[in-house]
Amino acid sequence: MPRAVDHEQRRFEIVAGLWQIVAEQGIEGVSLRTVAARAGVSMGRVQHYFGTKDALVVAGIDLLVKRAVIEYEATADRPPRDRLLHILLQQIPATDAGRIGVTVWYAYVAKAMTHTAVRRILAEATRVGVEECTRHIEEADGLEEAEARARAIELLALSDGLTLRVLIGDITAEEAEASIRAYTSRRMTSG
Amino acid sequence: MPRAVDHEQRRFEIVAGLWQIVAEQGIEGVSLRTVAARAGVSMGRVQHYFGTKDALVVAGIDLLVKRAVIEYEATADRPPRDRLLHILLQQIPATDAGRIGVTVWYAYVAKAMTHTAVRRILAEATRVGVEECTRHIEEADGLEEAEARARAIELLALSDGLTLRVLIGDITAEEAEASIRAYTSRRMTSG
DNA sequence: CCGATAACGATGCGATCGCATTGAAACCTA
DNA sequence: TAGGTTTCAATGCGATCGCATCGTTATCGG
Repeated sequence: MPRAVDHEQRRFEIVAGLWQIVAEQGIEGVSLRTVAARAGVSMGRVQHYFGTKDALVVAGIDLLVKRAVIEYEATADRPPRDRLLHILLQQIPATDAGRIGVTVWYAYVAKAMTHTAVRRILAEATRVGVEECTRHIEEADGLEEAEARARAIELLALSDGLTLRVLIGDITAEEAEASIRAYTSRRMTSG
Repeated sequence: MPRAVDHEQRRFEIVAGLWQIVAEQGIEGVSLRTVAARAGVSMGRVQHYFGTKDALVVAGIDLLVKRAVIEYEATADRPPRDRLLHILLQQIPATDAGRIGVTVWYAYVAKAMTHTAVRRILAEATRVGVEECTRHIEEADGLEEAEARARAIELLALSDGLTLRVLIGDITAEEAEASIRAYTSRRMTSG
């Protein structure tokens, strides 16, 4: 057996370059050459580890989702309300790194409209998100599943919409966070 | 003066082709040639009316916004609550045409992250949206401006988030609409 | 120490890109 | 009807694209 390198590490270096390109120029800016240059490796290397441009792009969203899941799983021993807030606030870009991450995320959301593999990954990720939020709401607020699920979807949609507005520069991250916190600590009565 | 053609009509035909390409393949699929082919005109014509690809792309979002504004202005004689619901429900893709429109819209939202001119147009459009919603909420619910504005941003964010979920296929247009209608007819108490 | 093989770097190819250029109809004015 | 001008279609060009291919180097089991 020849030349043993850390396969996963190599792939991560390249995907990190991909994320930077996507954050700066959108997915349109992605080419085997631009990503290779940004990652500081040869184009041959990128081809070696991903084969095609499409596989590289898909790997980009796949790894992004996996990282978010790992971060979430690190909150396993926290109370339900904390975990709920983690999911809702996680994507709001408070730091520069966070902004890059969520910018990449929304680039892929747009990509999902026309790309089946990307859509599947995102659909699965949001499905899990709804599932987890529903569980936490059931536990924290004592709601039934159907009601909890409706509220979970509402909360996640609100979080998405506010995040979008932060990205466009319409509101600040602090305002978005305050809005979500206010919303989660409200009770509703039909009126 | 030679050859008098309807300038606006010609531009619209081309932009309509652009929208179709964007809906089907994303902004990545846009080229002077693909848009010309889809619009059924020569590439020279596209160049004649828009000059550069970038100008064409910007014209695409500009016209999309202008059309939405015209539709909204047609509701000028309706009560505040109706006009508020028009803004909130307008983008939820109920018909095929609506789905194309909102797909194009979100393609441009992603584009806005890395394109200044597009971002300016979208930022102005959302600013007007918040403004109008705030006015209607003030009138309909008798809230003060600050409170009405916070609620307007919340509602618009919810609408955006739900729309995104409809596009990804997570929920149906009917569920999204029901969620928004339920939300707007609720009163809140801090809990 | 030696072949087998993973891990590339380099290069070539055909396709496509945005854009500039060119020239010809078509039409209005004078 | 002559001429000026708009409206375009056609074409050419240099750059970039994804991808295939080829050759080299480094490593490790035997």
